[in-house]
Amino acid sequence: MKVKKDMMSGEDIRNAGLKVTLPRVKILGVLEQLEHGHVSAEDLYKLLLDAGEEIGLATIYRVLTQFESAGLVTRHHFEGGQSVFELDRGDHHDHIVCIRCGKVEEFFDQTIEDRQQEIATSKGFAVEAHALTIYGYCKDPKCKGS
Amino acid sequence: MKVKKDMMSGEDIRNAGLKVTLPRVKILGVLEQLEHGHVSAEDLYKLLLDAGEEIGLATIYRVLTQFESAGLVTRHHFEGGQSVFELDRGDHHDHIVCIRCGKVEEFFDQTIEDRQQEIATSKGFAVEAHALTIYGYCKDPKCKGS
DNA sequence: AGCCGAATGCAAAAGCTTCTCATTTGTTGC
DNA sequence: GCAACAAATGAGAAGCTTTTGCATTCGGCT
Repeated sequence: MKVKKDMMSGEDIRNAGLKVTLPRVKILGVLEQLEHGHVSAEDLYKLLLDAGEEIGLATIYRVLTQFESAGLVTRHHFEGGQSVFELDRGDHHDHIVCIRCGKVEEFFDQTIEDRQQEIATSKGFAVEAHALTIYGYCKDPKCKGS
Repeated sequence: MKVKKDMMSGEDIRNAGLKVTLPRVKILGVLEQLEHGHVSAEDLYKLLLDAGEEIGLATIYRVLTQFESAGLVTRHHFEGGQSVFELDRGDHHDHIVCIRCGKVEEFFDQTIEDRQQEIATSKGFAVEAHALTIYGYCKDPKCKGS
């Protein structure tokens, strides 16, 4: 059973069969301190620059992809064309995104999870993953209404 | 209440406030005859070529975007980077995609729909849309298992 | 400390999608 | 029907995000 983790470290990188390099440690560090938890590769690049770390965008993409394969990070395809990444702390959840301000909130609902499994099974599919994203306007006065 | 439509026509284009041009009619026609119902812009371009219609890719993107605004077509962001389009016949549904062969099946589940609405409301969001896609291996022997 | 393969940075390239603009095509009124 | 005008199209250029090639650098192990 997976346990929710609060801290990631070089250990996690090593366990993924990757060398513990400075870029990888810094990227993991930034992902960990994110307030909202969701960033594009570009955003991550800028955050690292702000933190004084000059890490090439290509490296960021490479590392994020490796982290994804290792299960350290999850990649989402929200509307808008670019991929958004999030640290995988072991607790699966879905998303609700404000289409005005872009805010992302998370939720988990066992009823939905169960129904998905049932539906897949009834169609002969073996579920590997799923992506559920609700789009709407959040409660912020600036976003509310249309 | 929306009604499921089997046929689209020039009327639908006109009602969207668009001129009834040859490219638009042809695109709508191909979308209508699709077996699986889901195509990328590129696929659509090739299908039209096969049908002897030389319609530029740029036009296809433009028209699909207009159709989307008009509610004639729905755009999905499945994994893989490119957008996939589908004729909107008025019946909302979600998708289950085989990650081996790419087959797409549709489903609708009122329980899930209701739960989504409840979750959004509890978080102060006004739902505008949602995207639920289950990824897995379909029952085809070539895809089954991992 | 030194070696070797892995990792990085940069720039170039590759996909997908959008934009620009000259040309063509619907539509509307006569 | 036909002229007139705006809207739509096609072709290529441009824009973005993401990936790749290659020389250089770095981390891990002896």
